Amino acid sequence: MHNVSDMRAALLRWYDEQGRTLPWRVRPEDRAAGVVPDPYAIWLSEVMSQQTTLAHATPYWRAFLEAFPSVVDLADANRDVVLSMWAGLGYYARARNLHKCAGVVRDDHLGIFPTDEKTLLTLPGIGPYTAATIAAICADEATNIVDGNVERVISRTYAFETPLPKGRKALRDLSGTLVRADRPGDYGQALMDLGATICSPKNPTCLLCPWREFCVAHSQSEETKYPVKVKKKPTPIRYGHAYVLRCEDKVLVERRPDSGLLGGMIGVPTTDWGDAPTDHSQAPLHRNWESKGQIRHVFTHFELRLDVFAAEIEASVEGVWVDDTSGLPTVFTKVVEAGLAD
DNA sequence: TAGGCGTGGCA
DNA sequence: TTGCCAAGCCT
Repeated sequence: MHNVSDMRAALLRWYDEQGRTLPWRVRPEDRAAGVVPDPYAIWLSEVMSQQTTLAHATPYWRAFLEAFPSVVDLADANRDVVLSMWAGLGYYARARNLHKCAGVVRDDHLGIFPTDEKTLLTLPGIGPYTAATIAAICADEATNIVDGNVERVISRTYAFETPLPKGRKALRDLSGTLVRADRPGDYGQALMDLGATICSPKNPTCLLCPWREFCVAHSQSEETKYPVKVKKKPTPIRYGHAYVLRCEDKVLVERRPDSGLLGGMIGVPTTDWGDAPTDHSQAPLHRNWESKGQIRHVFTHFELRLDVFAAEIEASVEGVWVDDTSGLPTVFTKVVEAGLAD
């Protein structure tokens, strides 16, 4: 049932016929003509795409390439500028690692972005998926590319029963049995594209799938049973106050600690976030606070409810005042909007 | 190794 | 509304 050669041939044929293209992608025909992808641009696209929809990441990718045409430009840039440009993309450790990685490439690799999997794995923010993908796309290394899309495709094709995340390693090894030296970059992208388009999480369009005849889950009409996952626990709710201090057109902000949630980013003052509503005992100043309602924001592992309070204060109050809040993480953007609303 | 770590779209 | 999910990595 699972003839590897037939499966690869069917997938690559489908990929070539699709002509599906992404902004950073070198098309198969250009690639055959000798066009070499820029590993720096590919790396940027891959890091930004981690746990992020392509539609959301693409404008950021263009902006970064425009502002920092080379990895050395990025390494030389002020870190706060990089973090600010990342605002809204989420998972801010990626931005810190991005800047750190650029520095390592500049200082330890002569400013030339590596393209072999082993070296890539040593760089900050580059894990198994990203290393495998850059090496396959940029250097035709026959790596085993496994992302969420590939997990879904392979688990369905083989009716893989072990629940994730426990079964992740075995599933990854299973996927590796399909890897060959022939067109590894195109093969990996084809497999991801299949998961992103045909073999979607909810309503896969199996009728159009090049692997229809190979797929055990499809033969059992149980496509959406896979990948089997363990149930998640419900996310807790945390409460706190957020304070919007205004002076003319400026707002008082503070820098958050470099590690942990929203690490290194700029935000407005808040109380600690606890499991019950709080009071003004941790307010940054004693003022007659004007209530501005509550904002809710859902993080990966908890929901945050912040009661927003605002006050007009004197500019002599010590701190950082900004009139441009575009570099703030989304949760603080919501707070400032609530705080400035009528 | 299991949990921390954002945000937006979609059913 | 609610929950799931997206081209994962780090500790």
